[in-house]
Amino acid sequence: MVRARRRSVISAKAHQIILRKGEAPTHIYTLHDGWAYRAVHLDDGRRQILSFALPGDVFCLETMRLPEYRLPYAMHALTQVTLCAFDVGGMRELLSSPEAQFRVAVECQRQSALLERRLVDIGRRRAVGRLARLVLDLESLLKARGLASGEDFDFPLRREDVADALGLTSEHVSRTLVAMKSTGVLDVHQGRAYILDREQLDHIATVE
Amino acid sequence: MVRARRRSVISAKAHQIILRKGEAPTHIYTLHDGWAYRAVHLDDGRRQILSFALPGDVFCLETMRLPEYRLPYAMHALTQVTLCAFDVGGMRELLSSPEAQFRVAVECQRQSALLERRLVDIGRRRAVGRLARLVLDLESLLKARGLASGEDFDFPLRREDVADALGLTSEHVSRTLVAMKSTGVLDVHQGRAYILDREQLDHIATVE
DNA sequence: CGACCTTTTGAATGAGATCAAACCAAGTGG
DNA sequence: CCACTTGGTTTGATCTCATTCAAAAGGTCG
Repeated sequence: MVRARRRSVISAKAHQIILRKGEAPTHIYTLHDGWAYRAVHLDDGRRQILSFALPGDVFCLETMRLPEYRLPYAMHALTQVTLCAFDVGGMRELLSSPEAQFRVAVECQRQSALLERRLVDIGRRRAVGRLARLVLDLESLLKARGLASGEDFDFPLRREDVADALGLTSEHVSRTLVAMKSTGVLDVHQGRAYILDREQLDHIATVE
Repeated sequence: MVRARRRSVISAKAHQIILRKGEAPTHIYTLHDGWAYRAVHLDDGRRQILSFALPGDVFCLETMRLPEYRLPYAMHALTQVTLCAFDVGGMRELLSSPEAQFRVAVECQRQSALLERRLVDIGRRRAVGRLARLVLDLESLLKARGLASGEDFDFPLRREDVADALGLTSEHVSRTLVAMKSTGVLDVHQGRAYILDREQLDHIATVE
């Protein structure tokens, strides 16, 4: 039983840092509540968000295999979050079965695939297409966890967070979002996303 | 012994396709000789190169775990290549030991880390910085395999391949490379890269 | 209400894209 | 041996999407 291994519950406020880059994580974490993200910060203040984490996501699994592992990115809270920290020993035992190993490996591949799609987006697509994809990707993640249904869902990212995930500026994200709203495709306001025309949004996400 | 499991040797000419997107790979491959790359093609002819493969690299490991797996990218030969195809059953046996599992997992993480660095580059750095990083990344891969030493090494990518790996156009890559040569940092010509000023190149790669 | 964020809007600028032509080196074949 | 392809690189002129800098306009919360 997972619960038996739980060591401690940590909580953090929105925009607070959870783990710093370069740190050697001491535990393995699961996000219990709220949203978080992994990001790399450049010397000049720019940053790139690598991925978002939703309730149920596990991170710092690397700790289990690589004792000297140091995070090459920082982990931030996007909203108020609570997370559970498990000690490595217990977790290793828990994940020793072939089935668990299998699930970990598959999850790793899923993550890579998502990352690769984002790479294609940023490398080869313009702002609208990137936005459409981000919204649809997040929606399908939420739906897979039963955290969304219908045509609207929680979207706690600020314009700046979106920008840093997509390799854009917050101003340009704002402008593009205004345009998408005015064409009746997508509306994002007050922490929520509303898909106004799914067919068109899908189309933009694949060809634009 | 690995050799005992080998099933067949395949070879392909430069720029030929090795595996198509959407295919269900039947084997697991190791690149024996030459360079290859993974790429995604968009409807309008643009493409994004996801990663390069060098002699010794293994691919389609996913086949082992996911029987219904279909490639979300295409595999191309960059130079003349030869590769070895192993059947899934034998490979599964070969990689069943905990140590082998461990190595596979670590390799998967290494790949993801490389991908994430590229994401930061394309999302947040300008052309010179991306180029510097690509060259240094490839150099260190080559050195790790004993395929390079000193300040110059094989670099079989055309301007267009570099562009598609870095989210640029071949013209812009050409211009940037000319500029780097004229400032005495880096020279790439006739299938070889020459690091003229490593200190400056490192600097460009980290801050630019 | 005022202080503080975040979002929107505007105008000017810029990095890189696009389109097109010239250039170059290595074949090929007459 | 020279004309002619062919595939790739370089160069130039122009255009555009996105950035930058700056200021106004909303929201939110003490």
